[in-house]
Amino acid sequence: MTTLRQAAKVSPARKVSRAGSRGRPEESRQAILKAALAEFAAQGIAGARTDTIAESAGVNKALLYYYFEDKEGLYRATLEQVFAGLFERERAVLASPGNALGKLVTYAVTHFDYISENPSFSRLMQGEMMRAGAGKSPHIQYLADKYFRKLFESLMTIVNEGIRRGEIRPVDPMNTVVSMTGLTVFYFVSTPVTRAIGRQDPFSSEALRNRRLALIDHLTAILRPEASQSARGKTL
Amino acid sequence: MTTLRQAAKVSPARKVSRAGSRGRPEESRQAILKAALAEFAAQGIAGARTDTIAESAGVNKALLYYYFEDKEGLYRATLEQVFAGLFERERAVLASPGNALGKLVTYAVTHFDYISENPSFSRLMQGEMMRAGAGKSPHIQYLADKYFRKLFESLMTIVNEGIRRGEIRPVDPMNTVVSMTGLTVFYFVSTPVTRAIGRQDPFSSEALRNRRLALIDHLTAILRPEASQSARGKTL
DNA sequence: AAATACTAACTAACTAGTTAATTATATCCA
DNA sequence: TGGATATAATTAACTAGTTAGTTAGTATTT
Repeated sequence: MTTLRQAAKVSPARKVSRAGSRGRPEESRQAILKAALAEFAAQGIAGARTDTIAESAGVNKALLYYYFEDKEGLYRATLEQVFAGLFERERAVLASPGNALGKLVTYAVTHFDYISENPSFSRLMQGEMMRAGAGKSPHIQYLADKYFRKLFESLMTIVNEGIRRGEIRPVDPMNTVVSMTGLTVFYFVSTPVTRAIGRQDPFSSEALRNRRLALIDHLTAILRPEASQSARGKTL
Repeated sequence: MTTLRQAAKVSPARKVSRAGSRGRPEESRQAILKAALAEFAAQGIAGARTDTIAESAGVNKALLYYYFEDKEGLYRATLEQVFAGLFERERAVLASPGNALGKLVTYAVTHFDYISENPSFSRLMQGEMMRAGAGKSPHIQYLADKYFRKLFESLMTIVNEGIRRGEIRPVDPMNTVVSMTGLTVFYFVSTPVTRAIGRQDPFSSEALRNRRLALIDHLTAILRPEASQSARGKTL
């Protein structure tokens, strides 16, 4: 598990093929992960078929069990892969300087853009929510400990400081983080309805551009201090 | 529950009809539907087990197939049941008089309250989104035609008129409807993360009350005309 | 030779759906 | 009024098809 080593250990002129029967082991591994991501994102873990994953990765099914212990292990690796990608980006945003409002908007937009580029992420997350909601996710606690809590706390801190400095309206910090995330994510959750209604393709670049603008607009509306007056008390 | 027909036809001292035949058929049907709702909401249709449904309904599995054609048919009946409940309430809100902002807020709060009282709804909907996103929902088009499109169009009209009358800020109507729904729904989608972070029980009455207030606050912030002196709002 | 990478073919368990029988109730008729 | 009968409601036990996971072996490189 947690195998991300051996990125470029290979010496220049050397033949890349490591020991083995058919050449590139790392390539096979990656092919499996890629196929698993697609399948798990599409079907959820319950609906996903290991045969399908193996076939679309172009390897024998037993190889999944050779590299990843079982279906669950493969699923875990898939989650890890995708979450690590997002949280790497977000950490950078949160570490950067700037005023509270700008930082929160940048955070949200970064999140939005990541999902735009990796629609699988959204579906994988949804699947996890379903599973965890049924009390059947062995991973949610791990993810919470490793990623969510820290992000959440950072965001709360930014909101609180922003309020103190008068950079943002006196909102309920916790629910503001929830709202922000909802504004960012829900568009992608609802794409099937959007499609079924037949009004537009939610992944067209025009639609994405509009949603992105709306996200910025609506989030700003929520956060922006009222009429740029001084911080009048509005306790929640 | 409590079926509407044949409410009090039961004879005084009735035998417990353990095996073989009919107790109260409508009661069995409702028991199946209730169990199906719980199971489908918890596991999604792929993860749901007909054996489990039968067992927790206290009937033989074959009875599911007697009343509902197959697993898919039972699932459809479950969807219908829950959606009809929500859309009945929403229609009433949309038909009522009032200014645009108040109507939209009432709409959202009604939606929110419905989910609070029927958490299964949210999970069922999520499951449908997953399935439809994978191109595997035979129901999404039907639901869109019967419910979503009309609601969506009503809401868009209200937003547009509201803008024209200056009752709400000039926003992108389509994305505003999406944002509104996201603010309403996402809280429930994210409950597993909230729980895993361990900050609070998202279904405690305190948490729900706070979220409800935040929903009103944030939605109002998005819609309220800028520099609006008429600080109305705060209905409940 | 020894280790790694990989596969074909199998199995044990599960699960949606079926069948054929069984019981309770309503209804018709004597 | 009561008994036969049709019909609706219900079940135990089964089947056929999937599917996660295994095994035992083969090929390739060092």
